[in-house]
Amino acid sequence: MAATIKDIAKLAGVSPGTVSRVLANKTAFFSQQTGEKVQAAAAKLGYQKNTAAAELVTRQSNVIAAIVNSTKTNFASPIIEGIQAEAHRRDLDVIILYAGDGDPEQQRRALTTVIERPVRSILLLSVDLAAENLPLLQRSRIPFCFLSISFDDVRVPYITSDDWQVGYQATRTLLAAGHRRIGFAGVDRDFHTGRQRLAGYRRALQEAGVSPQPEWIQFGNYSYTAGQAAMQAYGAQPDVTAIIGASDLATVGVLNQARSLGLQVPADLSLLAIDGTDICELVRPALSSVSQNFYDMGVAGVQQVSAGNAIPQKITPIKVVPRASIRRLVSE
Amino acid sequence: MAATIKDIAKLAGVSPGTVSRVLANKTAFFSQQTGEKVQAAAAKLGYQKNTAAAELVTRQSNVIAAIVNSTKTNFASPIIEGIQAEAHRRDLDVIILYAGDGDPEQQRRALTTVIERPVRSILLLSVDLAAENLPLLQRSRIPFCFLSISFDDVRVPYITSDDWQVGYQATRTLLAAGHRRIGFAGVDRDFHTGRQRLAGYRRALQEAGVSPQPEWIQFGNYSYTAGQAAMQAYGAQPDVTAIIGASDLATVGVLNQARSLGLQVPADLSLLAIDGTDICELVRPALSSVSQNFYDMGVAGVQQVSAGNAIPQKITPIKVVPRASIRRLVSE
DNA sequence: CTGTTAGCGCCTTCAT
DNA sequence: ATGAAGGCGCTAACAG
Repeated sequence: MAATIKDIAKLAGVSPGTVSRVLANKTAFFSQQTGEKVQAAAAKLGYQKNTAAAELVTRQSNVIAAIVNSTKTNFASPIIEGIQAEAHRRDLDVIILYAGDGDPEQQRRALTTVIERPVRSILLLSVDLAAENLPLLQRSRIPFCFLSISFDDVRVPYITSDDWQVGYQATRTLLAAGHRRIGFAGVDRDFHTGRQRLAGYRRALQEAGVSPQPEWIQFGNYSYTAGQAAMQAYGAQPDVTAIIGASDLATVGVLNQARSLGLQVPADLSLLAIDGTDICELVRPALSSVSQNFYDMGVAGVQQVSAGNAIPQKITPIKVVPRASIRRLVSE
Repeated sequence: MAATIKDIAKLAGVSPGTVSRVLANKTAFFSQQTGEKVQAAAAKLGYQKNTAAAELVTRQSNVIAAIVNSTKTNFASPIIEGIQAEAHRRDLDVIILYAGDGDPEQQRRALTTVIERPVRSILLLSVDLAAENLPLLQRSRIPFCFLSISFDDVRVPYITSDDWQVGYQATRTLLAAGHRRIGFAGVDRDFHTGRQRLAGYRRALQEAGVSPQPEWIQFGNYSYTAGQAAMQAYGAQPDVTAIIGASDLATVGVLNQARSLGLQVPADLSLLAIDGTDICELVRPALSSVSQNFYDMGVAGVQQVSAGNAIPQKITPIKVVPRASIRRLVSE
């Protein structure tokens, strides 16, 4: 049985209340002498505070919970780093839960384990919450914010990149390099993110006077295999000269599949990845990318849930970083 | 203010004790009628149980905490998946904490936030705990187990691959392909893992009658940059014909650096990665590997901390999976 | 089957 | 500056 403040009170010959005060370091609410006595007793007993009990009475907690969509989304790392950094700056602890990969039941489970405990706030990293689970979150009255995902519903707070701009800037980048027949691979068909990116893509093409062919867009779920499948669909004589990959992983998928098809990147085909995580630098040729600022999303997320006021949505900036996967076309 | 069992007791016209019973689903300890009344009241109030309070009185918890070393170790994912799977099988919840990258202060912080709360057990994923922090863990009386790391100290429980075998099998694999001058890149110099792998490596060479040159071993911290640095040290006319990379990432580092040096893999240089995570399939040529079974480590980890008895150390099997980074040498 | 009682470990007035 | 007392939300006997 672990030692409690009562034990140390007895040992130090003071009351539990006093022990509580010195351990909580309510400075100048106790004499130096008692302070030392108590500390000594605590040390001797190997005392470990039961924070759960303390939180029960104070009705507040220092932990912020991050719920992560899937164990596979590689950009979760920089977001979490941002969260940690900002959390520690505010003297908050962070715990992370995995919510599976779109499975509503797993989501519910992660949510309840968090809601049933005293957590100060909840950050959801690119989890597209099943509709049935949203009320759970809202009813809990715990401040929350979605990260790296956006919704049509304006009433739920989120922080992410401007997906329209992502699609637009990506396309402009390729256009600027002289490409006109530009594909988009592995992007989702049904969610806000995919729709926005495609809207930006279409707009950029339209402004350049090119009308995109339906086959230029290969839908998918942002995964490596989605990228492979997309490239398989484009075929060995693709109608496009450049492809935007919906994620880094998807882009690597098209890269490898292109190679299998006997295509050289960027000689025969140019590639531009969306996300800009470490993966872009791992493969050869290194992937040019429209990079999101995931770290800042994490930072902003903590700020958002800490600020009482509701800034419902916020955008973090993107930037395009050139690497080696785009070939400059002189003419058609 | 969230609703409590008292509120719902009042609303349902029963006592708090009864409410507790039906909500805890102590079947057959209440009539169906009261059950329904209580459930209805709970639903109307949007009741959320305060598990922390419950844990306070029952003195036990259903959450197991996983502390992971760094946000960058890519093999953490499969381990965590294994943990989740086995935990859910046992109806346990899991929370994850990041302990930074070897920073004792961050480790301490992660440890205390976990120890100060009611967690059932603690799993530490490849965290090499600062000596000063081990007592913290031990004093807490919470069952714990290290995963994917090993120690000289026999008294701390861990589950990992047999590192000696990792080094030995890796070397044998290259030997079997006809290589004799074999390097080892990015491996640590000071810890149990590195020493064991190198011992296995040396033994295999010795059995084949080759005496390793000191420059064949390039120490490092398993990172991508460690791999790059190692390859830089081997140079454009390396004395070795094959290199074992201490991790997948390190191996990609040597791969890319080799390319920069004008070397073709596997034509000019063969590569064998240790770990066998997804990364091996991402790059070209795909990396042959000595693969560890990270998923099973996670599973075994929760089994270990759940079993009361202390099976101090356990080994998970490895296997070598051939891909495309090794060239078969006919003769020297 | 259900109400009552007594805490779990801690913090916080309120006195002293 | 310190002790005593009450209670956070919940569960676990113990009566009835």
